[in-house]
Order: sequence, then C-alpha cells, then structure tokens
Amino acid sequence: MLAQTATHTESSRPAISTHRVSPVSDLAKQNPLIEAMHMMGATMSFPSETEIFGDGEAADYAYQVVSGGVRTYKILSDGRRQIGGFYLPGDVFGLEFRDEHTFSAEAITDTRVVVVKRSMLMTLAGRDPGISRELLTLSGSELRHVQTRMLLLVKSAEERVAGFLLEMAERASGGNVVELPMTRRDIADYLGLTFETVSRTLRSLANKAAIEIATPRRIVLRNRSALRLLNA
Amino acid sequence: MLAQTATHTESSRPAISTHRVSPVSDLAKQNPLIEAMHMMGATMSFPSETEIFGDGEAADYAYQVVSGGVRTYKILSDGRRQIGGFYLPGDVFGLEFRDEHTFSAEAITDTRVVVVKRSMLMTLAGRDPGISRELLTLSGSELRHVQTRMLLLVKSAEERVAGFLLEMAERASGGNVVELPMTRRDIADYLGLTFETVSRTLRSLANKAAIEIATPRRIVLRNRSALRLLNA
DNA sequence: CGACCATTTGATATGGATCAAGCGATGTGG
DNA sequence: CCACATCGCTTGATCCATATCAAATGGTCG
Repeated sequence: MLAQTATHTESSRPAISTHRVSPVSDLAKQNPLIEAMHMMGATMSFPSETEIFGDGEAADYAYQVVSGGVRTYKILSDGRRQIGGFYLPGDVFGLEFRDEHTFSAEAITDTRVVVVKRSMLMTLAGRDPGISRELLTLSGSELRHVQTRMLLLVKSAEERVAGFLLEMAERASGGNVVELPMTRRDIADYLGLTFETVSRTLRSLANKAAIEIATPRRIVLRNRSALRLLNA
Repeated sequence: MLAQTATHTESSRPAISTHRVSPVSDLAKQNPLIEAMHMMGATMSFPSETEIFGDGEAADYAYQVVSGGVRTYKILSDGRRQIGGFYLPGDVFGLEFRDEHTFSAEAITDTRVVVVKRSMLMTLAGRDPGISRELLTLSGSELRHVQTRMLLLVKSAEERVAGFLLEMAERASGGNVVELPMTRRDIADYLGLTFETVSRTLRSLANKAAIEIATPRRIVLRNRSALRLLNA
C-alpha cells in the first residue's frame, strides 16, 4: 500500500482517494513537474501526528503537500531527534534522488498530500527535458535550503531563531504574521537547540520589540531588519 | 577569463592549458557526465591559496578536481568563515544549479582542475537523458552530503571530529591513514568549532587510542569502530 | 639559521543545556 | 457543565562543553 506502514493504527489510518486532483492550480500550470504530479497522483489524507514514511524505507513515492504540514526527521542513536525540514502546502518532499528515504516523515497537523510514483517521474524525466530540468531545479533549491540551514546551525541561538522566523515568514505568504504549525520542541529539533532555549529566545526577541508573541503559535514580526541583522 | 578574478596577483595567476585532458580515466568511461567534462573541458592550475571563484559571481563553469584540493567557503557578516566543503581529486564542484555561486572557492594546495561551461553541460543534458540522470545523481549526492553535515553540526565536538575523520578516510581511498591537506582552522570552520577545540579533541581521541597523530597533517585511524560509535 | 605560521596547551569565561517547577489552554470523562 | 488530567509553554537555578584569551612549542621554508 502506498507508503503506509505498520505504525498506522486503525484510528489514524490515512484515507486514500483515487480520483484525480482538480482543478490543477495556477502553479501547476507553470511547472511541468508539479502538473505531472497533480495529473498522475492520488491524494492521501494523514491525521495529525501520523507517519507518512519511515527512515530507511524504499523511496518509491514523491509527495506534495496540499494542505496541512509535514516534518521529516531522524532519530539519532542517543535518542535525540533531528528535524530535516518542514513542508507546507505546495512543497514537494520525499524525493531524495536515492532509493531509500534518509528521513522519516510525519503529518504535523491533519494533512492532505498528492502522491506519485517516483519511477513514473523518472520515466517522464527521461522523455521530457522540461521535467528533467524541473527535477534539477527542485534538487538545487533543496540543496540551497539545506546549505542555508547549515549556515544557521553554526550561529548563536538568537541568530538561529531569527533566521527560522524569517524563513517561515517568507515561505508562508511573506506577511508579518507567522503561524507556526509546529511545537517549540519541533523548532528546537530543527535548529539544534532545546525547547527551553527556543522559548527563552523568543521571549528575548519580544523584549527587544523585534517580534510579538500574539499567541504561542502566532508570532508577529515587528522589526524585520533587526531580525535580519541577527541573521547576517 | 575563465573564473578568474581580480584577486589573482601576477605571481599567483592560474595557468590555463587548452589542450584536452587525456587519457580519460576509468571513472570517466563509466560516467557520461565526467566523460563529457573531460572531453570538453580545459585544465587550469591554481597555486595554493588562490581563488578559483567568488561568492556571488556568475556560476558559468563547473569544475572537477584533477589533483590537489579545494575548499568552498563563505564569510559571515561577523567575520567568521564557514567552509562549505572540501573537494579532493575526482570531486565535482561549482555546479550549484543556480546562476550565482553560493560560496567562494580556493585552492588549498597547488591544484589542477578541469573546467567546463555550465551552459554546455545543460545543453548536453537536454539532449542526453544519461547526462541528465548523472546531474541528478550528482545533485542528490551533494544533498545527502550536506544533510550528513547538518546532522554532524548538532553533535558534540568529539562526534564532529570523529565524523570528519571517517569522512575523509572514506573519500581518500579508504585506508586508515588520513592525509589532511587543510589546516586545523579549515577543519574548525568546516565543523563549526574553534581550531583550539579541534586540536584538543584530536589529542583526546589520540589519548583514547582511537587515532594516532603521526604528524599534524597525517592521522592514522586506530579504532574505527570507536570513532563510528561516537559518530552514531 | 632564523622567521613565520601552524599547532598545542593552559586558564578562564560564557552561552546554552539540564534539571526543576509552575502556568495556561485544551479536551475528556464523570 | 464542571473538574481534572494532559500537554505545551514559560521561567528559574545550576552546570558544563566549548569559546575565548594567552603563551609556549614545533615544523617548514627562505
């Protein structure tokens, strides 16, 4: 069954709908890869906190988030969890250009995704240089993203949190209000910090009037350039 | 001129030889991308410590190390230097799948590289799915490599240094003797540590009989599994 | 041989982790 | 509908790994 694992309990089983997704979004119309995924893919729903695929499983499918949010992660031998990335609506994940998944993936909230066989994408890519080019572009932007993360990980806690907020703001529409679908612990595991440090750092940024903590999950960016200075 | 910048002084100017590289290596014969680079590329020599390209410059060329070694890096606003990667003979660098270089590149020692126009590779990729697939594979392995780095960067100094040594041993033939072409500071800037910490950690690993410091630049791995345990 | 770097080693400082406790919102069962 | 349990978040106190500052040593190349 599609990317489903034994960890799904009866109550958290993802729902599969086999009819095609429609209408195709504007984005898809401009991007042959996304278009192909929507044309050929099935939609699946995953309840909050359920596994989409596991670290080490065969990477037979590629996914695109339709609604909700996804985190990929890896459990290190000492029990710590490192988050590989957060994926929001429109983002493609699971396409790792190798045969096994490097990370596990879970729905952060109730999530719908489009799923397509990787082999099908690869076949298409062999015939259509446009698809092939899109795959390269996608891979390149993943690479860039991870490199940016890498740069973040050598900085101070304040710089990491500021960088994270700016990244989330950019990815979710670009406004000043950032809705965080993930917990403090998720953010901490993404940034290589503890959740206490994330909490304290957010407080400290609020005290400096760089941000406002409207609710724990809703942050308002008050002074983007101050954040960007930290982000350097 | 090919990837050359104003920072080259008269005495450190790279030498260009326009004749084709030959013979094509065994590796190249098995990999259409590498083969293409060798067939169409020119060789250039860069003296130790000279710039190959700069952060932000147009990424018009892709490079493969023939001999010597290369580091890519970025200077952060606070003056710290983050090293993007080390490239040894056989490694391809500068192919960032975007129009501008994300990092600068310098020769660590006297270095020869094969240079080829990126647009030429892209044109070939459009015609030859084999080349296209190789580019994807290359991009995928860069991605995996950076992800591994990312995982390293959230660990302790000992884990980072152990991981670094294992990586270098694997890449340079796989024997137990690791020749380090780079300084302690280079390693530190690669791992997000200070050079003092790198030095102390190497000493500590030697005290535990996990390694032997034959000379500062030549490390012998004495107990790989101990290193791997740290590396988890 | 001498000068210059890279490296090592030592002493101290500090940012973030860890340990600990309390608070607030959310949802559940009585 | 209320009381309570749970979970996420915040805040406080202390500890520790690594940074920082400082100095000595050693290897390498004119």
